[in-house]
Amino acid sequence: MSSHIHQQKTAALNALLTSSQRQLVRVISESGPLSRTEMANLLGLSKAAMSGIARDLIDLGVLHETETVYGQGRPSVRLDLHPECAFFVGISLLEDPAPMILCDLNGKIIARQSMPLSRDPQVIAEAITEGLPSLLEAHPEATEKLSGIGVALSGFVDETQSNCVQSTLLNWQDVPLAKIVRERSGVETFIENDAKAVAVSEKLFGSAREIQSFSVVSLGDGIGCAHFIDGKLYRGNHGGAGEIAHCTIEPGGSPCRCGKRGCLDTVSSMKAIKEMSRAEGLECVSLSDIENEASTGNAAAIRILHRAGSGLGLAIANLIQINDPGLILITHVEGSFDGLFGTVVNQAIETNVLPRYAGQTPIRIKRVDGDVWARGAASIAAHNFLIGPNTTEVSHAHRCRRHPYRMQHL
Amino acid sequence: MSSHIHQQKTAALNALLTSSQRQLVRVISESGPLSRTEMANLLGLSKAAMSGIARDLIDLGVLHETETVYGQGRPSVRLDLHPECAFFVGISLLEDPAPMILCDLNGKIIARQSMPLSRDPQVIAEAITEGLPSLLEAHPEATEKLSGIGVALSGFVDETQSNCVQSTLLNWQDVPLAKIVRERSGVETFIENDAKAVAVSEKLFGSAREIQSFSVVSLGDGIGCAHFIDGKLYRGNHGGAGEIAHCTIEPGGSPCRCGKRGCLDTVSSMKAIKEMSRAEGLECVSLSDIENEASTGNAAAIRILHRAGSGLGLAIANLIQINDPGLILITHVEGSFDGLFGTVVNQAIETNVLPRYAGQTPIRIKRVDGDVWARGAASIAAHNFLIGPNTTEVSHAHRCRRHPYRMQHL
DNA sequence: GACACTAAGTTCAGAAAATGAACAAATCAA
DNA sequence: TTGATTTGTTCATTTTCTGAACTTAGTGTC
Repeated sequence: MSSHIHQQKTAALNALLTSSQRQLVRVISESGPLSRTEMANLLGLSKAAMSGIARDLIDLGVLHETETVYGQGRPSVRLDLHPECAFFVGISLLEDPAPMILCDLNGKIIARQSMPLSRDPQVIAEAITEGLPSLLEAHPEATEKLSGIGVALSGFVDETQSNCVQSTLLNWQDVPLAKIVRERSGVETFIENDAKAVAVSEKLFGSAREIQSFSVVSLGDGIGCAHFIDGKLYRGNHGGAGEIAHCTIEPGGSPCRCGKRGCLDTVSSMKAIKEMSRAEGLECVSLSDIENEASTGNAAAIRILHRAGSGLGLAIANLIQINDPGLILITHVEGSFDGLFGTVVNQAIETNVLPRYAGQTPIRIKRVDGDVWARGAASIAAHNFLIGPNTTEVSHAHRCRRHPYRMQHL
Repeated sequence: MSSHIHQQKTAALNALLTSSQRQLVRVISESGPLSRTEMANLLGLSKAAMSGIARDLIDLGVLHETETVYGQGRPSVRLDLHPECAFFVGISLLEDPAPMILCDLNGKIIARQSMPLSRDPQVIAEAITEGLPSLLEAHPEATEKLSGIGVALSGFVDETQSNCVQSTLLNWQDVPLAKIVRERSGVETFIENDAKAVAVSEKLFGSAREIQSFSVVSLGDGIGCAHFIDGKLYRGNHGGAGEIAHCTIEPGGSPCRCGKRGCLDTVSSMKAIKEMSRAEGLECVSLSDIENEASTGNAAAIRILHRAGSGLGLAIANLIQINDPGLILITHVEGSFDGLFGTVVNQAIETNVLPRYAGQTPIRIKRVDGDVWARGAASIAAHNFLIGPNTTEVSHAHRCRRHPYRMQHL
């Protein structure tokens, strides 16, 4: 009973645990640290049953005790996932060279390197496999407990998080990347759309752990968005939930590369802002350049930032009206949100949201570094390790009902 | 084991069943009829366990066998909820007089009457209680198995489906209507926003039973909308999910009663269409009046329908982009969708959705009669009877863990 | 600081529920 | 008719959960 999970070949937690143990892992990963009593109530089990389940998971190295919460009576001890229970590799195919990171179950980055980007899935699989030894080199524990690889890319991914249905950037159509990488590297692999990966990492590793429903809007060259609803990533019926970049914001506006006109992407993405600046004869390498121009009173710069900010604000306001999320998390790589752009975005949200709700939906701005996508990718691997393949409700349980860990270990 | 549920005082199914039985009821109500083997896989149980659970639920009168599906091997028999397992009363507070219906678990309306509308919750509770005997009069079975009352209203309802947080129409603020009706009538009562109630009835009774993620847009005097996501009603963080009527569609447009400008409600609701018509000197009692004018070439009528249709189409397109639902169900009481208005709506959806997705999201139009709201209300009661109070995941289970039916009946 | 008080978490015998394996039943296909 | 195939049942055995009593670790009070 005290043997460690990773004494046997790496496999999803899923396959090693009993149904109750799995449920518990899911609840903790959705709700954050909980005391045994809270868990028992949440799962509808007796304290007695919970006691045993928690003990087994602690012995397995999956959970550990964290803070003690004092109240009336005996203090309760919160249990959380053990950060070093498993390690994951995440790769972002959004940049060249492609960042490749190693992190633990808390999302803490332990090692970092990069690999050349390619459009050939075989070459990618090769590069990942080649890169693994040096990434893992100084970390024997991580090597032993490596539990998955995640890949983030720009494009559509199917609900199994295995196949890229379509990617304009990579020029892909129905590429079973996860399978290819899995077979080449021998490590369980999952892929996901960039924005969705970021949302999962915010839920699993980040600042949204305790929030059940929220949306992440990620600003980069393009605009990505993804929703968590009732504790789960909502991918949409065709994996297209969150494609806010192609909401029509300026009906009849500029043509977009998607074939429509007036998409948010043509108005508020960094790419659009840079292009509009260039068209106005303004030097604009990053957002701060044009923010600076605007602050010195340049009318064109002000106009551009106003237009971009109102567009994004309107889109976010629509999102709030439609989904009433508990939080909007705006992540941005470039520049800052303290300037005109951020101000206009906030104003536009306020003026386009039902007055009753204005200010009711927290908007959190988060500046992120170049590791977001890779970390997001790793979080996809982590999620699959913890919860198992994306499923509706309980429907996955049958796949691995056999062999709860007791039978294998004792 | 063969005693019937309703031999004892009516209570949520919830409280009488074991955890597995409850899970099964939930899965069936979310996914429609299933064979025992399918259920076993879905719940992660053995066929052996499933066999017993199904037998018990059939004996209890909760499930019954429906079609037989022939394939290779022994045919499978689908089990579904027994329509006469329980009966519900639904009341719509959207019209005066307020419709009041009695229906079974299939949503079949068994009796129908109406009661005077009031803004005083006590008076409403009184009217409902007074109305019950005559509604139930000719239906002894329904009387015996009456399992809940549902009330639909225009406004915001909290997540317990008990309190009306705010209703402009009724001029309410924090009214615990469910409690008041429950105490007066002695019957378990739940309330819900009109659009959300319609969505639940479509999922439970209607054409969306097998669809896990969809949105309902209901066109009436106002415009309502509600989402089902992964098999569950998504109410939003403040119960405001689906408030599409106050999405800004025409930035800087006409002022809306909500305080903003250019809301969808000021452009595409029947109320707005009628007002715009009147402003143009057109007679417009119902949508067909102005559709007729348009078909004879009246420019003003065409302009109005175009504006209204584009607005609604754009809003729905935004909804599709943001949530990628598996179905958009548009319900309308008045007129038809075959005229100019419907055509423009469809066109606007097509032109504002990512071309990749155009035509991928089925749009279903459904003309509904005056019973929609009351039926929707009844479905809220039914849902609470089947699944128990609105909860996230498993978290409700602890409330009624004791006394599985075996102990009470044998 | 001794005392009750409270609530968290543990232990263990007994009860309930799920399993696996063998089997019965209902169809198709040849 | 026979075999293949898959659904659904039965039952002895195993696993899991429960209830009740108990231990533990604090708070608050005098």
